[in-house]
Amino acid sequence: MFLNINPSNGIAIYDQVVRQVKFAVAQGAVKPGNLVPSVREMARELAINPNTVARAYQQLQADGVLEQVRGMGLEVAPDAVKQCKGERQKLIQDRIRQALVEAKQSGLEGDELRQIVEKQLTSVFRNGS
Amino acid sequence: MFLNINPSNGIAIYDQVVRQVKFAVAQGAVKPGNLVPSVREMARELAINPNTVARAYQQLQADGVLEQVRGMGLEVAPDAVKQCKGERQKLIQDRIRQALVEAKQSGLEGDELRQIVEKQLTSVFRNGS
Amino acid sequence: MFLNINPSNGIAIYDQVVRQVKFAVAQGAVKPGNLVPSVREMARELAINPNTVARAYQQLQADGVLEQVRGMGLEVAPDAVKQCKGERQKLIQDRIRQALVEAKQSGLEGDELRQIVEKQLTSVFRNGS
Amino acid sequence: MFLNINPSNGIAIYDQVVRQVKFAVAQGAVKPGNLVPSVREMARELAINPNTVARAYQQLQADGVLEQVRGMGLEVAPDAVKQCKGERQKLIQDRIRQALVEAKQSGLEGDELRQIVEKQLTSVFRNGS
DNA sequence: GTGGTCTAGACCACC
DNA sequence: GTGGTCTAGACCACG
Repeated sequence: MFLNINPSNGIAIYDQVVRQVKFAVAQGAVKPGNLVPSVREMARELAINPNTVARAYQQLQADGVLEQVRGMGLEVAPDAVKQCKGERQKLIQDRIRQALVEAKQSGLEGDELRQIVEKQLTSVFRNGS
Repeated sequence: MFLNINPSNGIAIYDQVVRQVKFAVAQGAVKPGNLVPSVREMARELAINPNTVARAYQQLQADGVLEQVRGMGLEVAPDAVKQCKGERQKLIQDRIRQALVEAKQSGLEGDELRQIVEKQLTSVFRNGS
Repeated sequence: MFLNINPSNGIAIYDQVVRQVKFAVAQGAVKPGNLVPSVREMARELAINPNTVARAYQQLQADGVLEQVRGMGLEVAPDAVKQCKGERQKLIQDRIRQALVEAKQSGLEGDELRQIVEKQLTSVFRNGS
Repeated sequence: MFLNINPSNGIAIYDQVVRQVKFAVAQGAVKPGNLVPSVREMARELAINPNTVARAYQQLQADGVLEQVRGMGLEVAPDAVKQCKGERQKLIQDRIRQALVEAKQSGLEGDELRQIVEKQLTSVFRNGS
């Protein structure tokens, strides 16, 4: 499992791990029943402190994405995929809505806004990121 | 100048002040040449720490929105309106673009995304906020 | 706020803090809007590591029992009382039910069990703990 | 001897083995003088680590439930039935008492508690588990 | 002063 | 080997 960690982008490292694992699950890159790398191994891979990984994994357990298999490690929970996809979907909708609401408060009319969005949309899906 | 401060919404208070002052300038609620309330008065109005207001005013000076008038206090800079409007515009574009990029990374196609955006757009401009 | 911490009773210290704070809220010992002692102060009081208190407070925030007031500390959330009471109630019912189910599986009949429970009940409410 | 092992329910696997063997003895499913399956066979049956079975058997020997028969393996001890029944009885009483004590500490009065218990009792003995 | 985060190193129970 | 917990000490942003 390859995660890209950026220790200085303002997002807490443990949170980057949480998000990227959820993302990997939503994409099907790791499937229910798969074991995730051990705390120590993941820490080695990412060159961060094992405690930081442990914190991320605890969060993921609390969120129902990972489950402990005694003595074996942590595996992806059976219904994690649906949950992660739904969570992701909801996050995205909220982000978009929030951006639009702010734009409206800023005095833009629906049609101006629609044009801006359309411009960004084509730009994003032409250039890649 | 009336600002709404929420100490528990995750956004730094000084930043809320900065944003709302810029917003007021962009809307024309305060005009170039107007004096803003003194640090102490604003702090009293908002029931926050004067240090916090001072920090916000420093930020606003650094951003060229406020200028010091010796012996008088701080006034809105002559070209602040254009700047604040442009900044706001840019912020909004960035927010929208960022949301769309994340959505794309999450595996959505352009047309699905266009539908979601359109839904949110009509919803936002029907319901108000 | 007085908590009794036992570092060697098998329950994690941070969890003891979480439970006892929830208990205090449920009892009305601390009310919505009250600030809880700062991480550092609580750590001093209980003679434990500030990180351990911080972990407990984070859990309590995630559970919606505490809310951050920027620069002031953490306060009890408005609807925390109802929530803590409900949670406590549910925990107790589950504990009792689980004990009874095990007893049944162990071959006891309803009436034998009823007698045992009644005996324990009177004993508990006579002796104190 | 069929045991149900759940590696992800928070109870140590070796402890699940210990409890279920004792339960089987208390129920008369296995009788004094019967040989229990060898460590290796039991481990194969339950798909767990032989070390884990060994640890459970050691515990059961220490508790006087199993005895070693040279060259034959481990058999159920002559007085294991009485002991297991008594132990089970004591465990159940403790569980019930503990649940009641916690409920009392939580502020419930004897009569409220009596009602809750009665409700759970009838529910448990109507529904099965 | 407040909480949030990270690192380092240690001990534990369990497999 | 696995994860869970605690301690100690450091740095950061914020008020």
